[in-house]
Amino acid sequence: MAKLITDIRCGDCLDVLRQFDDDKFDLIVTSPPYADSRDKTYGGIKPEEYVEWFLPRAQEFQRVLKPTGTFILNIKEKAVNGERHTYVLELILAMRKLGWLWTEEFIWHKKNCYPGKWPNRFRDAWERCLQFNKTKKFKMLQDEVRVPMGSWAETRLKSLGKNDVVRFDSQVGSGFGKNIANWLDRDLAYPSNVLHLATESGNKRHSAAFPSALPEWFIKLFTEPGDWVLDPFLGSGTTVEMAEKLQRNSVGIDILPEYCELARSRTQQSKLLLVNGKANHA
Amino acid sequence: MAKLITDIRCGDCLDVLRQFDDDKFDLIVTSPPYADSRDKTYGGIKPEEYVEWFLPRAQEFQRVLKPTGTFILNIKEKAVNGERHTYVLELILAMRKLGWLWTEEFIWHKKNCYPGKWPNRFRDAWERCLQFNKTKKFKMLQDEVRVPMGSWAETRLKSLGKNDVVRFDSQVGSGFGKNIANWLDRDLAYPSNVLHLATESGNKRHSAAFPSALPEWFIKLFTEPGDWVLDPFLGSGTTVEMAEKLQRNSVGIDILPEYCELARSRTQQSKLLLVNGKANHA
DNA sequence: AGCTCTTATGAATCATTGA
DNA sequence: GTCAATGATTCATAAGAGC
Repeated sequence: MAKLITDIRCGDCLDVLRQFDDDKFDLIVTSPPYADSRDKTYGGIKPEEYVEWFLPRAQEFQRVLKPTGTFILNIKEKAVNGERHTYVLELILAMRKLGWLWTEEFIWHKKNCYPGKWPNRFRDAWERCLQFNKTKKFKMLQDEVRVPMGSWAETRLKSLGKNDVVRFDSQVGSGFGKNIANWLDRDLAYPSNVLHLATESGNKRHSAAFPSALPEWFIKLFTEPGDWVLDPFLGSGTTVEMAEKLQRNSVGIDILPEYCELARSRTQQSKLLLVNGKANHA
Repeated sequence: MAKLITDIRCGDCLDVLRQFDDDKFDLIVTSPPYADSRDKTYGGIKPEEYVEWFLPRAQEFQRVLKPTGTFILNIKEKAVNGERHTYVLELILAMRKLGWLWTEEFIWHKKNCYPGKWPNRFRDAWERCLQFNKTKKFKMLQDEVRVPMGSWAETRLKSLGKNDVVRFDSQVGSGFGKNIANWLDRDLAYPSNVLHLATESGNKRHSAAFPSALPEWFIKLFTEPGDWVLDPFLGSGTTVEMAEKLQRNSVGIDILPEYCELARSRTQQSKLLLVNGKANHA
């Protein structure tokens, strides 16, 4: 088995990406700093300047993405002056002028959205996951993200993946164990373009931590083991952590050194080093 | 109690609306013919021409809407040539240039979306419900659409409203009765901007029938009894039927005579006429 | 174990205040 | 006037305690 690479670099992705060849990545999945939010912790781009700021980076993304690759952009416009701002709409139109195909818009339904009450607005419980491609013939592995059918499954099987056999309590109260792995094979359904995920309670200190299930889902859907994944706004490192866990090579870029260090500390590579270090001490 | 009016007119809303005064309606809620779909049953507007077709109508909507009123546009762009078409995005930008405020984008999550499988696309399980306003000070009655708290409530209490006392089977299997009405008073939560509604199995023959829960929700949220509701693309008449049921006056417009007749047959007014007719025969 | 209760806490938004 | 900082609002989860 070839050695897996998890490469974390510090800097503006616009500059850092110039060091990479064309057509390298199978998937770019990222959650960039939203306009004007995180003013102190992150760049803090004004809504009016967002498209202008993003476009040259989108152009670099296009260059380093394989023709069969996919770019997933997690973003949501903020409410400004009582209105939804239009910079995301304008961004989509501008990216198409660059040659990107706007293939799909997934909805991430945030089940645990931020609380609050206002006279003319409800709580914001969703974000966009925009899918862009260079060509119509992109790689998509739908079978990898099939989910158990039925509604109870959605709510019950969140923490799968550690064990194949999971104790499952039936709704009629009797309770029984079930071999989920066998059961999965029988009743798998393809998902839709609406994703139901809860945000993670972050003791990670990056302000924009999206839940690991989000990059995980897209990595499974658009790449195979050994493929290359890029997150140009890495933040706390969720994307590269999941890429590593799923046996994909990855590159993560962030402009803030503290996030790069945080991300590095989350990789398996760094943990292995720690273990080896301890072993050497013993 | 003043007599309730349910006024159904046949014709292009662009023409028909000229007969109405300025600032008449408290709510416009509609699901217009989507671009290029419904080609045979409906107008069949090409995606490239959609904005141009819609804008003059949007201008009339603006004229007849009260300053405190709201315009809800249920729409979803179709996939053309492997890409999502951009006419909805362009429509939003164009409407803002007309002076509309783009206040919010609600997501209608279609729990039972259209089945199907494609190599590069999942099933489309959501539509946009775009909220536009003339001014920032629009009427919004958030208390009218509060829902019971908790996850079990969402899934269990769908068919409320007919009885105050509902038999409720607990998840532990014992089963017990509960006075929902009392319980509702204590634990009502405000919803978010994601709506979870199933599409209706349409024996109604309008091809784009949205579920009655959709106009119902917006009518409750943005109008009071006696207010005026407009659906300029009425279709099978769901909007006026719900308006009537909720004691609002309404105007429905459709270009196809058969839909106008279908809609008229669904109103309480027509049913009362039938009853009276029978009574006369007896 | 499993159920119930309690607690903490988030990529938020708006009205108000002060510079 | 505009701009920045602050307070008030509020619910779906996870996690932990207690029975």
